[in-house]
Amino acid sequence: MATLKDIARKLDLSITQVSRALNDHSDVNEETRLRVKAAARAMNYHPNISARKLVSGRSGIIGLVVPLSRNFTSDALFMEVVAGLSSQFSGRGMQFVLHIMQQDEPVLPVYQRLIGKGALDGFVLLDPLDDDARIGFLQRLDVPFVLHGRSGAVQDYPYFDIENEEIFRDSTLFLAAQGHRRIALVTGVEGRSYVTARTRGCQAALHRTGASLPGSFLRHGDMTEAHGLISTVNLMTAPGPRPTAILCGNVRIALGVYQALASLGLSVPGDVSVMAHDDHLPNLRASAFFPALTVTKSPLRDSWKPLADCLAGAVAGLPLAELQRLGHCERIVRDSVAPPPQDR
Amino acid sequence: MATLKDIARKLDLSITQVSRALNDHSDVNEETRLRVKAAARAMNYHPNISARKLVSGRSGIIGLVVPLSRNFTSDALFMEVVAGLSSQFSGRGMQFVLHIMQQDEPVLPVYQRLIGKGALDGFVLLDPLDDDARIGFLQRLDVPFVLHGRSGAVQDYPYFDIENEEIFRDSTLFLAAQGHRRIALVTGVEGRSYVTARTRGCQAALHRTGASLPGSFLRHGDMTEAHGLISTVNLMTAPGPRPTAILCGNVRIALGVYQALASLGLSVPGDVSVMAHDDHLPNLRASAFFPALTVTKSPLRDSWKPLADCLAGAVAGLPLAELQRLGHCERIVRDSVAPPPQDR
DNA sequence: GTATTGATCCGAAACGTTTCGGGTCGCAGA
DNA sequence: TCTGCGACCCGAAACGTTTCGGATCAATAC
Repeated sequence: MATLKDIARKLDLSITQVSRALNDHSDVNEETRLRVKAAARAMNYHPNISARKLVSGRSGIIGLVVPLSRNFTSDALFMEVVAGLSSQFSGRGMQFVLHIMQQDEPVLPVYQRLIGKGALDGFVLLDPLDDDARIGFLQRLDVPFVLHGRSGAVQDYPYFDIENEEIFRDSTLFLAAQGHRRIALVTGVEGRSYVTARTRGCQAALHRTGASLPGSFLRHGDMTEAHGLISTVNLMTAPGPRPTAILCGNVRIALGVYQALASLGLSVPGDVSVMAHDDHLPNLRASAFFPALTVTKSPLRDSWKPLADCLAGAVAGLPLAELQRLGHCERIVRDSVAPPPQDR
Repeated sequence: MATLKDIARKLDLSITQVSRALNDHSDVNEETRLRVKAAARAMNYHPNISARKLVSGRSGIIGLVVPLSRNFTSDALFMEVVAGLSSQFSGRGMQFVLHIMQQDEPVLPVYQRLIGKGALDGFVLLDPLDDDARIGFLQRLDVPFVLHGRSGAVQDYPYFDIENEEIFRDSTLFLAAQGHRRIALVTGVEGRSYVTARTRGCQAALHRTGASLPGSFLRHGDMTEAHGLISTVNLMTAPGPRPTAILCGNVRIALGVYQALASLGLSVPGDVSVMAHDDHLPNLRASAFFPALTVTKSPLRDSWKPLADCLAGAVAGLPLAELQRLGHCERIVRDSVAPPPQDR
């Protein structure tokens, strides 16, 4: 592979000047710059990132650490994530790299090792937990990262998130405005910060309308059809009052809810109203539900760009204020919500 | 992060000796070696891979380049691949890294760039085509790699493969021994080297028994249920003689074949015998078919270790003879094969 | 007593890049 | 003529590691 020295020798310049030309520094003659760049292209020169990293501390490689899960239902989603982030970073001349953890491995040592080896510039952190330990850990090590979501009381780190609490508060109020008082929430795994935020929003709204969210109406689990299906059967066959509306963590859960309701002989929205948050995954269209599903829509696919922006900014040392973004979300009212039966 | 210099200073040794101690070189006192290693652990030293790469040319990072596909049906398989390879390499103290290509991007420049930057030690090459261009390309650049499969006339490169041609020849002979003369082959995408090899094996066997594989009995496509289903309907409803046995490229295809045959009112093995090659994917068990599927079994999961072995060997400069391995395959006879109808 | 050997250690160079602190040269202004 | 300035350029050091070619010293062999 061609090196700076090769180009310098060929053009009878110093290595310094070649480096400066290629990196668009100020004090190099325009003509020289062009000559150098042409030669670099001709010799198909690529800067050696090891050498660069060694001296400047920048490799241009950012990483994503994912646990090796046996949960194959979420793979399509995973592919979506990896593809989206990868193309965003490669568009910025950075390289995006995936590190798979063994299942039982503790998380922090993995980051520790990856950082210690000094190959990476930063990390994208997915699926934050409440008070996620990775945040403080990486902050202490002074390693750039961006969180997909928010976690903990103080948010003194780069993140991209949507307003989970507000979205679920408003959805709950929307259902309440139709007359619903008994609303069930079928959502993700307990401990995930977005699950916590959404639950908080839902509870706040119910409290405001004088209702509440009983423990039996709050269903945690994987964001799968199976979880939606099982939860719905449990909700509807348990003794005591049934919910008149079900709010789902995502469209996949809603699919299971629909299936269960159909099996139970209950109609949507005649007997039960259903609403979901829609990440707009490619193979799961809320509009194709029957009846078409009312959702709060915020495409997951819109988050890769801000995530990459924030991480690139963090690596470049931009001030924190520019590295915290919130995504937009809209409500799309379709046919799956109506007033509860007794109100009609 | 602690460096060699820090350890050297603390132990009052030279950097050289610390380096040699950590890398288990011969001429360092046993006691010194232990002291150095203890200190390294205590200071949680990790060698800087950029520095190491720069001088020794070894980074310990190997890569897999995958095209960003919209084909989400194969994601579970993909996850299996990534997980398997990743854990094999991390068990060898190497790092395994994934690079996602944009969909329309030409392949070779991606490798070119990755190599030019000098971050990787080698590649795992999946899904080889007939005469795969990557092989010659990487050989010319003198970059270590291992192929999952074989490709081309001369095999002068490291590979791990199973004996595709022999397996399908034997399976075809097995079916022929039951009296089948009209055997259809529902297999993968044309141009994949394993598909070509399997077809060759099947044709050779048929030729040996005095039969042949008409073009209409050779069905190329994705290795999906849909392909199996559609191919079977076409095979069975086309004018002219029907096949009495169907040989499937994998169990997923066989699933589609079963579905189609059921819809057509044809029984297995009464009307049609079915046989498949079984990669033993976790969520697809041939023994759970009804009737239980006769297969040639060679778990895909058994290939990650030899692949990693071969690539590590190639990086270490082992002779080619030790870097070419063939996996074992066994036939498991279950209930889906019987003599053709007219023979009984 | 001297040469040889083996065990243990070390200095210095090298890998390819970036960057700091200069240097040279021509030209405008005094 | 001298000074100052801007445009353009360069040498050398540094990053952290590996490795080559010795160096030292005690024990063994002649």
